[in-house]
Amino acid sequence: MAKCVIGNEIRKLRFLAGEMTQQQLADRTGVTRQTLAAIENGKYYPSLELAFRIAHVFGLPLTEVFSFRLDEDSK
Amino acid sequence: MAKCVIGNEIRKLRFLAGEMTQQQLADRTGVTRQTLAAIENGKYYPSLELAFRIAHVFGLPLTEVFSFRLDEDSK
DNA sequence: TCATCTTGTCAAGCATATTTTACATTTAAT
DNA sequence: ATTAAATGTAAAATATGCTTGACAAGATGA
Repeated sequence: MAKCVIGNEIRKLRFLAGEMTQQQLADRTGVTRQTLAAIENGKYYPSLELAFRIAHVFGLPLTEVFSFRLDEDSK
Repeated sequence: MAKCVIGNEIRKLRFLAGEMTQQQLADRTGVTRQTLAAIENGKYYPSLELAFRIAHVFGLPLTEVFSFRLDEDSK
């Protein structure tokens, strides 16, 4: 199965949203600061539910916060 | 934290896609038939990655396959 | 200097997604 | 009447998401 990569614009969107801190975003999405940091830094992917919540905070559709692309170079 | 509900159009989309079976969709998304059945029937939510893969098979953006709404009636 | 805020990160544990195996029911075809 | 395909479902095991608690480092301001 082809692997895939999911990118996110969280760091950019936080700063576009008036320097919102990780802590503030964490509070508004109902997770911990550590969870958000890990997701921002690509340690793991959020659940679908959390991804929707994050997008909702920014007032954007999920697909404008998280991007999907097939990783053709791996098998 | 307000709970939320995530709905999906998988069952509808499978049949719109020429009666695609759960098995075929499972094969094309790299998961088992049981995982797909569970997601279709709302037993649990897919991972973000799997949600993207499913949408990709149907050639639709994720947000047209999965819908998010806050569940205002729970606390 | 000292205190505070923000972020990075780690380890241990809990929660949830997914797999595997298996069995049952329904529908359609032979 | 039987076979096969599609689906529902369930238990046990593994993988991953998320929490909690903690410590460190850089930036900022008193």
